[in-house]
Amino acid sequence: MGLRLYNTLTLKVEPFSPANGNTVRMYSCGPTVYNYAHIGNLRTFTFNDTLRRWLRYRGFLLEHVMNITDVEDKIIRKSMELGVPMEQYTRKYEQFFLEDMATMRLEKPERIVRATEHIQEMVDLISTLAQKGFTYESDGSVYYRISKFPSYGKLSHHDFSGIQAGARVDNDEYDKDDARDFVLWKQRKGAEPCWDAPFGAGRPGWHIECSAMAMKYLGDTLDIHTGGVDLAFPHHENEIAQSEAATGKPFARFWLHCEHLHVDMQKMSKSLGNIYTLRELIDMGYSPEALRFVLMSVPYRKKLNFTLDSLKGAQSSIERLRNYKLRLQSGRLSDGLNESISELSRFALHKFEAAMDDDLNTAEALAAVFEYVRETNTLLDQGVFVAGNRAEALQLLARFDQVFAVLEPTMTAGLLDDSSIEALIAERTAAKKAKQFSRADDIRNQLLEAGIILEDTKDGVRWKRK
RNA sequence: GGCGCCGUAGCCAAGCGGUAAGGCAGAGGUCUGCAAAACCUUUAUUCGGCGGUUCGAUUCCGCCCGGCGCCUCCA
Repeated sequence: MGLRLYNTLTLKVEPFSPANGNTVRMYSCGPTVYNYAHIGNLRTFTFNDTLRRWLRYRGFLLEHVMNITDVEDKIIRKSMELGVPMEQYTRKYEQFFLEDMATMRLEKPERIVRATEHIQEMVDLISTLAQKGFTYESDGSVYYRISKFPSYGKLSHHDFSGIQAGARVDNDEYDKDDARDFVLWKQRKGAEPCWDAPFGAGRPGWHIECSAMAMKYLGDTLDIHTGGVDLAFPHHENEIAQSEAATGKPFARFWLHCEHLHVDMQKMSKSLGNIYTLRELIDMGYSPEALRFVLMSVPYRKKLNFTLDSLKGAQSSIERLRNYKLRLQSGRLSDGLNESISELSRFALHKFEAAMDDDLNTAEALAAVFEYVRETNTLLDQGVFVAGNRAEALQLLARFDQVFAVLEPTMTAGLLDDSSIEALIAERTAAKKAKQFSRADDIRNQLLEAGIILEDTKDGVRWKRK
């Protein structure tokens, strides 16, 4: 049936393919780098990663751009409070963000672009909008006049006809002609960072950077634009207004929005103290893969209720898959090929792929894998799973992990190397044979303390790192 | 007030017209020198409540109850 994705623009699941050739041109709203990313942010970026990986799995090439917002009100305020140059401040958090992405095994977009390095493109775009009559100036700042863009609201499906033109929003420091209008260029204020422009020194509004950078690198019409649900309005709506007014062409064909993550049924907030960062969770002893698994196990359009229990559960789930892989690799199997098991393998892969094709239904894809694992574990117990079926089972795991990327453990330093472990295991086996059980148990405990778990199986001793 | 989402076992959660996936936890079992680990089995006559449509509804429609999001910065 092919890949289908839910499009916020149409509120429907639609068949997806790129507009031109085999390359998907995709833009994702990235982080504002003023703080550590929290797990809610990471959910959205993990969603981007899932989408990327699945598109590549399906044979598409990617031209994916993600922005770094490194000039913005909060950034300016905080860096000024600290008396640190804005760039120094943002680079630090940008670096933390990139590290977190790597820890979470998130593929890097083909381009990661900074807002501050594209001021000229933004100025040009604003000039184009000005030429076409979509802007006005007020108190030295430049605004977008939404009344000139009749389809405003088509993405978030809001009806703005009730909002009166001419209304003044008094809690805004700038004067606007219409409550919906938004700022394209903010006039310079005090010591804030600013850039020269034909319409006066100042800095860009938040929305313009995405339009300018997306179109610079990906052309007038993108295949996919992604972001968190909260960005649909007004940010993405404003991107559409800016871009389409300038080019007269549709800005993005597919808009994908990732739902929010809640913690213990509540929105994350400082006052509730329930904001988690990746680093905190790692300090608490959880693995990045476990967080990745939690974030991926709930389909991206559903709210995800995060709990520490779910993280523990995810760790167990991953262990189960790793154990299965270890069993496949180390087990002694009889020769031959069991055709009915091959059939089972093909069926499982088909279910996995069909689930992912269905708007990235990761929950169902996961179920297909676990079901296969359970069935083939039984067949392994019965001895009917034979050597010829090993490759297909490992391939299913490999394909699964191409997208989920949780099977490889994150290495912790300072542990025994493989050969010393093997030596101790051999010593323990010898002790057991000689009925020196206390010696054998000592070695077992010694290894356990070093984070090595032994498994006595029919085929001998198998070990793994905890 | 406007627009939209959700309510499925102890917990997370799929399914969305044909009679309830999967994971975690719990309980049993297999294996074992004892253990651990691992694996297997098992856990919802029922899908928030009440009506309606239908041969048939968790799935569609209406109402009600409960939770949430957006409409202002926010992943």
